[in-house]
Amino acid sequence: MTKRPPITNRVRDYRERHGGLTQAQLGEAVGVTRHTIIAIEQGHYSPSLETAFRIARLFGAGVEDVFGWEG
Amino acid sequence: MTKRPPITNRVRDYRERHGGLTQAQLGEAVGVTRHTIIAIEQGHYSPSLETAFRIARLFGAGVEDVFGWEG
DNA sequence: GCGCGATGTCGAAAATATTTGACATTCACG
DNA sequence: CGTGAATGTCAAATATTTTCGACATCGCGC
Repeated sequence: MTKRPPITNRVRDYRERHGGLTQAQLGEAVGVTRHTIIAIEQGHYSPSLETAFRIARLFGAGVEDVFGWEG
Repeated sequence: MTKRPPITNRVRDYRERHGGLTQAQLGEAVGVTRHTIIAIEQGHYSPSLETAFRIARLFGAGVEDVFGWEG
């Protein structure tokens, strides 16, 4: 996982569709810092499954609604 | 994520339902070692989203079919 | 223009996931 | 009984994720 992982994400979309939730607010709501949210949105690395679940559930969505696989 | 993460998994079930795939074979098929498979099956830590996707897709399943959330 | 909130970037530290190798256990089979 | 395959465990090294702090930029209202 040195390079960009084959994972897509729509957390920015979900964020905006959720009352314009801020990166910092989303981070705090799921227990990570805003840096982590930024890195995930930009695909710098693949988050842990736990972080992915927390983000998806906060939006009332499934993991595969928020994150996609380009395999 | 120091302790057991709130994540459940059915990889042992899927392994057995897939022709008795071995931990070592599953690991090799998805690009991790058998130790990683053991740790995941026993819930010692939460895998990366990338590893979770690889395992699920190998079984032709979705991430949330193989991994569950106890939140 | 000035200030402010949101976003982004950089580098380095801390925490966690993954690898490796050596060894123990269990169980089926000869 | 002995051998081998599958599973587990342990400790240590490496890789990756996450945190932290400082600073830059952008857009917007005053």
